[in-house]
Amino acid sequence: MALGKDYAAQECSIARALEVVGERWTLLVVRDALYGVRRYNDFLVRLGIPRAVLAARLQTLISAGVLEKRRYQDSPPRDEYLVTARGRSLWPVVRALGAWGNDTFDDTLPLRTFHHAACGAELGAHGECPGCGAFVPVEDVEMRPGPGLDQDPADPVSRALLGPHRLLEPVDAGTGALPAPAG
Amino acid sequence: MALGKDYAAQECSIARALEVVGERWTLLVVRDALYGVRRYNDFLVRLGIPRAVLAARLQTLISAGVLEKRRYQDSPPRDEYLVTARGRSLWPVVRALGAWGNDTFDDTLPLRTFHHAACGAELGAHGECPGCGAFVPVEDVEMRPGPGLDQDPADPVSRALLGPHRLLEPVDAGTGALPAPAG
DNA sequence: ATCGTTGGTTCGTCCATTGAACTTACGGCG
DNA sequence: CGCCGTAAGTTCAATGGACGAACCAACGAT
Repeated sequence: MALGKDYAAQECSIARALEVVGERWTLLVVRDALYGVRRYNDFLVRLGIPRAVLAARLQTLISAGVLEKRRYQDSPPRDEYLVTARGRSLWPVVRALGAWGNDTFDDTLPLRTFHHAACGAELGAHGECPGCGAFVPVEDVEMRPGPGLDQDPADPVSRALLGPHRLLEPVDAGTGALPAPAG
Repeated sequence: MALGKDYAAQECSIARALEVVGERWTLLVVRDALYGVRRYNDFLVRLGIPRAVLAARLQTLISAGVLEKRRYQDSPPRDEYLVTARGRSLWPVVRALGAWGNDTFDDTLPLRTFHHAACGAELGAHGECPGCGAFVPVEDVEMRPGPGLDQDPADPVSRALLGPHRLLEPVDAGTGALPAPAG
């Protein structure tokens, strides 16, 4: 991002964090990565982001150690982007931001809810499990569609995210169909 | 911010939150507001932000209900910017981002620490008080300088923030001197 | 040989940020 | 009274980044 020219934003860990994740689109890329999106094209269609910008953001996130590029197929060569431990530790940020957005624009129904996968309880206001009281790490979170969510999104990736989904588990956008196709 | 052209970033509370606080500088303005900065010029010198951008961001934050403009003097007319309840509820976001930045760039000493004002205990990894276990709201947080902090910053606002400081309490930048001047 | 898919790069246009200069409203000083 | 200083902006030229369309490359399928 570079505030001022390069790093004029004094000594502050918030400013340094924003140098990495404060650019346009970056936190949405991280959000989708935490949701389980892993492929270039899947990010592309779900975000509607310009290709050049996506490539630049992925590169920045890799340099920052938030994502990791891994070859999952040799012929043709295909890579996927995985969330590192450092990226997973951005979950509190993403979750807090989403919670604030949900509280702030409360004119609409909740779009998604997050639950402790172990017990199914919906997470509290600060990301903790109401049962055990402890903060739930991203790998133990299950995302469920809320009443306000569009039931028929245009892109296959969003369609694959319509059902309940364990975070970080890869999203299967291969089938454009619903999990249990009726037709 | 307007992703895409206006609001192409589908239905997602994170995207909507970023429409408000995702623009360059905005979260740093919110951070300083939570720290107790209230005046246009104080934001200006502490952030090193262009005047036009600061004016635009303050306006955006007021429109979003995060800040509130209040006249504190009539002659000459002077206004200050106060954090609303909605702005205070951004504390989890700001705190989580700072915590991530601190963990990520751990090559340096911590710059500031946050404590539960009631008991003095340093906040846990998720903003909770280790004693009572509950999340500490921003009005009950005390900020203390850490070992990595520059002891002689250039601008008077940062100087006023050198000592322990209850969040949201107004920063007195009127005196450029230290709390207990030796000279 | 051609088409489609995936994962990019390049390029022209346009908008936002930047930093400097200018403006307004007032208080204080001599 | 004229001049200076401060707080809070607005205006403006130059620049940099985002946008979107087009192009490129490697490969599988037909």
